[in-house]
Amino acid sequence: MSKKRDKTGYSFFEDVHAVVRLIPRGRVTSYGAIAHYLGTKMSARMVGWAMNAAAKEKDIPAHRVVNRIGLLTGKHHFKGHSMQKRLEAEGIQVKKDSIVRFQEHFWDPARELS
DNA sequence: AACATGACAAGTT
DNA sequence: AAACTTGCCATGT
Repeated sequence: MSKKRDKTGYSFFEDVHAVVRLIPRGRVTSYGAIAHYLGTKMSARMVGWAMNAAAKEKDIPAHRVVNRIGLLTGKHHFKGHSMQKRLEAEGIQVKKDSIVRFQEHFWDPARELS
């Protein structure tokens, strides 16, 4: 993918990818949290769009990113739709496509990193 | 080249 | 409280 930079420096993709890679195993975060960490609610949508690209990169645990209510909205974009299995393998319980005790597993980059 | 859409979220009505 | 509107930027058509 061509790395496009905006005038402020790097593209969202690079930033988003960087943050997602930092998500600890067994933890999850939301699009909004990432968007907020990158600045503000710039665009939670774009974060999801960036994940679409991230899903192709095996180095990026895109399965650890869900929407704000812990719903696995993006599982359709996963190869084999194995998002839930990966989460469960990390100790995250998933019930009806939503993460159980999401708030306890929640990892906020703005808080955990700084 | 222009228009529409998308793994969302927060504020407003 | 529920539904509607706005923000944001890259991609696809």
